[in-house]
Amino acid sequence: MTRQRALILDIIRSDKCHHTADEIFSMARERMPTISRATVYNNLHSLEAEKIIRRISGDGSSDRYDNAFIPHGHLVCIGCDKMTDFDLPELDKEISERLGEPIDSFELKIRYLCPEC
Amino acid sequence: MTRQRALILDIIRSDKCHHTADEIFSMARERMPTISRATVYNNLHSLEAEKIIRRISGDGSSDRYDNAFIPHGHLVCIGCDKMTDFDLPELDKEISERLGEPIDSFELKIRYLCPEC
DNA sequence: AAAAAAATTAGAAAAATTCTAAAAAATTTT
DNA sequence: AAAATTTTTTAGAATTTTTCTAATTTTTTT
Repeated sequence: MTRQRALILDIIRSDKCHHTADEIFSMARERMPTISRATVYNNLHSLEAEKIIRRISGDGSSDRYDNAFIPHGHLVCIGCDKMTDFDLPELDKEISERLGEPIDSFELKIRYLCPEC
Repeated sequence: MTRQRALILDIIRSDKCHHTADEIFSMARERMPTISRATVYNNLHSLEAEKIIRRISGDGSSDRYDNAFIPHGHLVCIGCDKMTDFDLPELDKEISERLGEPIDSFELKIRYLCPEC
């Protein structure tokens, strides 16, 4: 756990919205001006591999990163593109029952029109 | 519906596995040597917007495109990376019940260890 | 058949990600 | 604690992926 790695993790954890690698790089730069882009990518990859964070694919645009505590899905509004978390207790169990195999993880993205739109 | 568009759609429909934009471009080139990369991207975007095909995000690597008939999820093996379709009848209804709003579409990717691995 | 609109082309440009080799930091061994 | 080893970081180049642009071609409408 290097200072850079801790910083990257803190950025992801201390914000409820989910940022792209490049956004995380910019935010990290503000707090540690010498941090390199490669370091951000390296750490995002290793943190993802260790399941400390998870990657949410960004329909077309860049992927985003999210704290990986509780299994949950993401709601994306087709009007304003805003992404919010959506709790899904038990869905992992349901899936693995339907599949007949244990699962490692899942990613669910739901596109809908949010109440404001 | 231009010849290029028909070709792109045929490539996506006539293969059970899901290809990236660049793979689709290469396959299209074999059958129509003058087709341009931009045309492939343009058509993938418009076909997606019209919900004729859908985009499956490719965990880190490029997104892939899939025929958009029946709502289904994707199983990705964490051992061999192979992606297979997974039928999910009624899941769209279940989600919209839990959410209390109608949904437009969903994308579910399940990571697991496939029987061969 | 002419005019207008839409789609395609080729390649440049931009954006996103990975790679590389040297330097720095952290860890282990002595 | 110093030396040696391993790991991580850095900066920037290189690569990969996607988008943009302006000219041309094709299609559709009048």
